[in-house]
Amino acid sequence: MFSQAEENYLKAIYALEIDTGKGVSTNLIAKKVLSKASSVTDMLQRLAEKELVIYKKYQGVKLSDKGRKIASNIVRKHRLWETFLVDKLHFSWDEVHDVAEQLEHIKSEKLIQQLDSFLEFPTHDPHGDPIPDKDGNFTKRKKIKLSQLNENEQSILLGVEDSSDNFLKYLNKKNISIGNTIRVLSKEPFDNSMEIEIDNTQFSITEEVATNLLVKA
Amino acid sequence: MFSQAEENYLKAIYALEIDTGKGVSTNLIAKKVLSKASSVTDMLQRLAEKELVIYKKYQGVKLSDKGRKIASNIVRKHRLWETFLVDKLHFSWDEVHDVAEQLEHIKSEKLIQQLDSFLEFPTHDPHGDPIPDKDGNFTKRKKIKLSQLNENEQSILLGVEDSSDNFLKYLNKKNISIGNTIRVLSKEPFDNSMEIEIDNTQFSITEEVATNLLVKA
DNA sequence: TCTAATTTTTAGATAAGTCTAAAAATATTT
DNA sequence: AAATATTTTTAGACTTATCTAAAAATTAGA
Ligand SMILES: [Mn+2]
Ligand SMILES: [Mn+2]
Ligand SMILES: [Mn+2]
Ligand SMILES: [Mn+2]
Repeated sequence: MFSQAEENYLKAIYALEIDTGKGVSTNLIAKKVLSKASSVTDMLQRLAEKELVIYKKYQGVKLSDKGRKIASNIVRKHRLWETFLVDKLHFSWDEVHDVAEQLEHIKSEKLIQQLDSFLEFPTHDPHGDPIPDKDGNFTKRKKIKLSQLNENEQSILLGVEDSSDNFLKYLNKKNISIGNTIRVLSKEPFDNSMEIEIDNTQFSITEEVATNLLVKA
Repeated sequence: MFSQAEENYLKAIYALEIDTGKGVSTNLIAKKVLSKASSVTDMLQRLAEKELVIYKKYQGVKLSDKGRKIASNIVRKHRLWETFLVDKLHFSWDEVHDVAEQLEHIKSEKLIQQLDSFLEFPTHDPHGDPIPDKDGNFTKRKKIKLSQLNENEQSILLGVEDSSDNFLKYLNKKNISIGNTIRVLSKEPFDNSMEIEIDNTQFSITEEVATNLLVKA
């Protein structure tokens, strides 16, 4: 149907639309897909030709309904595969992304349906990100930064702001994972670090870490 | 590492070497990968450049050790994925090949190791074909055609000679699958059809079918 | 063994996807 | 409102993988 390159561009535009809330620029896409602006222009013209995006020279680009559907389906597959890797093959959450980048391009309706069912219809992936359904719909959970909690408040870890390898590895090491209940024992006004408790173990985290952990609002 | 096209050519040469027992010709490869002889020549030259095959103009081609290792690894992945699809995702054995053709190109050592372990180290795929280990080794089971059995003999179904869609669908419909014990009740000298029994049900099959079913020798 | 048929290779095109360098358009600053 | 900076597009080149048509080599047959 569509090439991996086309799918990757659509996915990039999809993600950028979601987090900027508007049409996206050539340069932003280039950064996202790790290519050059000229390559992006090239691809945008081909995607426009196929009516997957709405593109006007120099004016940035938006997904068409058709393009958005394809993009959300790739995201769906990516997140289902990440869930499979963690839940069934015992990968840790910092190991799954690159493999899912490959698996998301496998084309088989039945495969993805059966995988969904095998995983018991998960709604969120190992990083706490929502898994879209076939029509691209998903529910956004209300989340706040852990740093916004006051002393003695607690909540459940739903996701991370930063899902870089380094951060995920840090969380791994500290045994922090999605679903954990985190209680704020105390906050240090000097540097905004906080003492927290997870599973009856207590330790302190920097403000940097606390702002990158998202808990149930 | 290597492109999907390269991997597919290596796999084709690997399969042809196994079933012809010698170096393989341009035309045979072209037929196998559904391309034209000129495209094959082109690719062979590139594979030779990379030392994956031994190629002498007009003299056919053989895999190098390096090439054979890559090829057997693709076959390993193909068959593990087919096993996964049947055992875990409830695909039937006539539905798995095309999806496995895609999945076999996913690159991740850990993925294939974990998959192997998740499937409990299967030695044969859903079609009865052996799954090579990391080094390309596998054991060949001795098999004979069902048509060679005499009246009142029985054996276990280990594989099929023909794994075309049509044949697999036929077997599916008749509820014949790998591992079944098949007893020959009678043979009809007129057309070599035979009456057989599987799981306490009896029915007759044509000679054509009987020669395409491989049972334990 | 020479000729004819077949197979294989080369030559030249095409398409996708990428790049660098230069030109064109848009945005920002005096 | 010009001048300058930035962004985007175009032009031209390169790589991989494919094709058709023609040339070259091998094989088979008379
Ligand atoms: Mn991911
Ligand atoms: Mn994720
Ligand atoms: Mn197969
Ligand atoms: Mn198989």
